[in-house]
Amino acid sequence: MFAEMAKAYDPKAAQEAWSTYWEKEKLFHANPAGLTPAFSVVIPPPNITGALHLGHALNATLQDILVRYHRMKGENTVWVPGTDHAGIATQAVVERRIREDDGKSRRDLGREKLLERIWGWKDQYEKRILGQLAEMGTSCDWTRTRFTLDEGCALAVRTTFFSMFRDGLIYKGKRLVNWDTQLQTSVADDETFVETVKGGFWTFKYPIPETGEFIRFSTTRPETMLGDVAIAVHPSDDRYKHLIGKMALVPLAKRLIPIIGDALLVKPEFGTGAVKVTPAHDRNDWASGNRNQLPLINILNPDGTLNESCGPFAGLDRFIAREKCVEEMANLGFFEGKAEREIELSHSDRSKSPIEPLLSDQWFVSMADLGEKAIDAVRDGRVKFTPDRYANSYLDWLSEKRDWCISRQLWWGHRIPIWYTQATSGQLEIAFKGWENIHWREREGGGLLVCSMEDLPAKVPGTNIPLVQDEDVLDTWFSSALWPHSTLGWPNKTEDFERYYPTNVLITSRDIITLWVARMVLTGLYNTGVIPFHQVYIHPKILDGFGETMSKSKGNGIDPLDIISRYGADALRYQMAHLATETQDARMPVSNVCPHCQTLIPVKTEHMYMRTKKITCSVCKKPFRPGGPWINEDPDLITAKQGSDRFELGRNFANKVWNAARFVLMNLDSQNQSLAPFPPSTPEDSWILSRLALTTEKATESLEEFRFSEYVRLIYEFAWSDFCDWYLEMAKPRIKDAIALPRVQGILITVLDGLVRLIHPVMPFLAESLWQALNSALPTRAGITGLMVTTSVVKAQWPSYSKTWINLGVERSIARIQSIIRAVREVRNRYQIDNRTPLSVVIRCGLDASVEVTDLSTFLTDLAGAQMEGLGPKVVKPACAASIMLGDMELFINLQGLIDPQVELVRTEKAIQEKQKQVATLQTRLANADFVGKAPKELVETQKQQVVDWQAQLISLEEVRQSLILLAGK
RNA sequence: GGGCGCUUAGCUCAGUUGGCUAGAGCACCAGCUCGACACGCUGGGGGUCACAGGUUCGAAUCCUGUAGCGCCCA
Repeated sequence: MFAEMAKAYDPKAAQEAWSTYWEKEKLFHANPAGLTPAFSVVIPPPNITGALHLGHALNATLQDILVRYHRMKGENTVWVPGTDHAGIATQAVVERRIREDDGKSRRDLGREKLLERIWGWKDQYEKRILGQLAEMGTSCDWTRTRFTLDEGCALAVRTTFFSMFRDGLIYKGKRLVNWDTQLQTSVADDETFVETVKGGFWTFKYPIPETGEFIRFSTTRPETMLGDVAIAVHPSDDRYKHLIGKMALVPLAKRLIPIIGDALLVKPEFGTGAVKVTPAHDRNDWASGNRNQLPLINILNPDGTLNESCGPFAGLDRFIAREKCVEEMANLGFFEGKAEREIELSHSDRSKSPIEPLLSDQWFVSMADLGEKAIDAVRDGRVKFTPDRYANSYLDWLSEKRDWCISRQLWWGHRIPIWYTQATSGQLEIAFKGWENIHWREREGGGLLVCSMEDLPAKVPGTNIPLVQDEDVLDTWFSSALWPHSTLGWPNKTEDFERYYPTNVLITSRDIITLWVARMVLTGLYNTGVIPFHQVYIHPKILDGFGETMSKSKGNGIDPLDIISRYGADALRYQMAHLATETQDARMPVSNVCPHCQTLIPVKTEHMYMRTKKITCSVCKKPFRPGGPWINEDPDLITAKQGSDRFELGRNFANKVWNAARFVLMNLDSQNQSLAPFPPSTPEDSWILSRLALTTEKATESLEEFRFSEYVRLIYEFAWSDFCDWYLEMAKPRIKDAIALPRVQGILITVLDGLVRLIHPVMPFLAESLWQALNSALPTRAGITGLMVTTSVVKAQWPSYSKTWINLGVERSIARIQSIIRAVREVRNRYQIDNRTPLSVVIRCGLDASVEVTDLSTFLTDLAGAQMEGLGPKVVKPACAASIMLGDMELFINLQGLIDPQVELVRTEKAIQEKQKQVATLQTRLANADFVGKAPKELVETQKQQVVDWQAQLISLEEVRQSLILLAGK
């Protein structure tokens, strides 16, 4: 026998029991020696800046569904987990922490100490993130856990950098970068955000000594006048045409600069029609500078103060210098006025401070050739996107072939393996004789650049000439781009790499297409000659109820662990899969959970960004503080956790399946039945097996095509409607019948066994609970189900059933009886007729239909409490009856003495009107020669038949009406 | 400015090559403690499928335009 199952599913108990069990049994551990085809996935590594949120929960759930599904198919499956060091983000967080706690900057601390602190942070958050993943039930192979800064990744990074440098793909150049003056590093475009701020729009004039004229222009950043190298006008602008080629004076710098014509930079209708050009500090000006061969004047220090080229302004912060410049220009009589203005200003995502475009030395990867190969991989179908429209983003981005800036002025990351030296090539030849992996080339401006696989000594061996390593580190993406091959062991030819590379699918969200996907393909092809994955599945982003992205700082972010503790991991996963449709975004309205009574209070916009300090619970009337980026706990006011009632769907479903299983197991006796389910002995048995087989087929298809939402909808529908609502109810009388019982048991076991398998990828804890219950109740059920029985559902075989199980005829019959039962129930409800009051029913229908229904009339009694008194073309309609049209059937429910005929009369007349309208519509259509001529034959035929049927029904309805009139008249 | 999406019931979403009398869950209303399940059962109400044109025998579905929303890239 088996242990009694609790009345409700307890997710917490299941999670505790089975995570330990899976871990102990090493069920997620992959062995490359296995012979079956491989299925491998690498996690897009979450960054260690913070804990995981719902977006990660979605990402992880979908991967786990696929991984568990493929493992069940018997494939040699591995899912490699890990985390990303997220250079700038992590360093920024830790630096801020140090500033707040100790009032120290990173320079006060020094490189070594800061890195120590960051490693501490990494340990803490890596643990937390991996813990969150495990709590969600993800079946990662934890023995293969990686980190983008670990030794293996370091080797992959060094190898890649070295060969790219040797191949001439990596170069050093001067570029305008987004400079974060606070963190003193460049940040990538995607690490910035644009915010509209109040600013000024100052208008000045520069004198033109040669002609005595002035030229007027406006700017939002007056201090950049110190770096002006030209004034540009539109070449066809009549106001200024004659000035092109003349020189203007920059009064603050006492410098003469040319007036140039540049049709691309200048919009004549905008402002004064003249533009100052500062190529070292503005992107558009930079482009103009290149076009017109203008010099570059850098006016900024890395900390945002003005540099020595600014004369009296040197050393001033740029914002103070801005005022001083305006003042000085006013004193000189060249200031014309200031307008207040909203300015779209780029900010650093990391420090939230305004970005300065700054000229600096950076390392780049040349994209021309690498990009082309990555484009080809998608064009020729080696890498496939789902949904396919996302291939556009990928192709568009890559086709720009913008060189990839890979250096970051940070300490947290892979140090650039480049050494500078003044030694000559000949000296190096001698010093490094016999070294294989070292390569150097001349540096612009003198000396050599040396790249080496091994770290180099401080001095060129045998000489006193220094070798100085570059201070900078590589962009985080440089290491994450290698992730699909570096985690599998590359550059070493490991068993894992040979077996599992390329991976099968990368699952990620669309904002990562350019950052990760493109670069993974690019480096994968460069390093291994092979694409890193065959498929890319892009899932939606989760937004809150107002369509805003969730984040802690807004106060609308949901922690997956909160959901797990309230609804269970299975429910979380179910809901995640449920909203993974093809759409771009999925909305998830967020609520604050009252800390006193656990009521969900919907978040309103005014609650976000800490705008509301206190909410009163509408149920318990106690106050609390809404969730948000609060710095400290409030001793008087508990801060709410956040959640959403959407997760009830999954929780309820889990409980439903649990109870169905409980019912099935309650009705298994101790003797092991071995009756094969096929061929079934009753129509309802045939039907449920047909539903099972069809559902399995469709669910399998859905998973193969990444339609996660469809997969969970299918099993929901099958389990809840088909199995629970109908089959179990139909089976109950036979369960009480000792003779019929064994056959029913065979079916129940077969269906439950199949359902548990189907549910396992999305709800693994529930599935394992039921699997174990089934195993202890019925360890030898393989004889019944025909599917192998394993110790854990994790290793269970994915189901598939014989085509012969699919029986569309019986599905049609059951659908008929279902509609009859529903109709009777509706009439009962409408007239409030007690369930105990028996009803009698007469059905007028064709012979075909009557054959389909005739054996099923017992269900009418069992499930609707009605007797089938007559069935067929020539039945006698009762005098006082409710009549219901069900497709090609007419149902008469005898209501003699149960209802007021007047009420039913009114309803019948309404039904007649409706039916007349429908008949009219069809008749019009059939009268249309085009329709009859052009529409498919079968369609025309069925509609013709429909009209005939409906007209017959109208006659019946009229009869019903007449008899009701008689009755009502009494 | 260029590109990609979205707009279907009060809310969140399905609706796969046009055939729909447009579905689900939640919420709402009415009735059920009948031996799996109140995290439940039974039934009900609720939609001009954003708007305007077009193609078609037939449009939620295809085309064009308009409005609103969102994302990506400049």
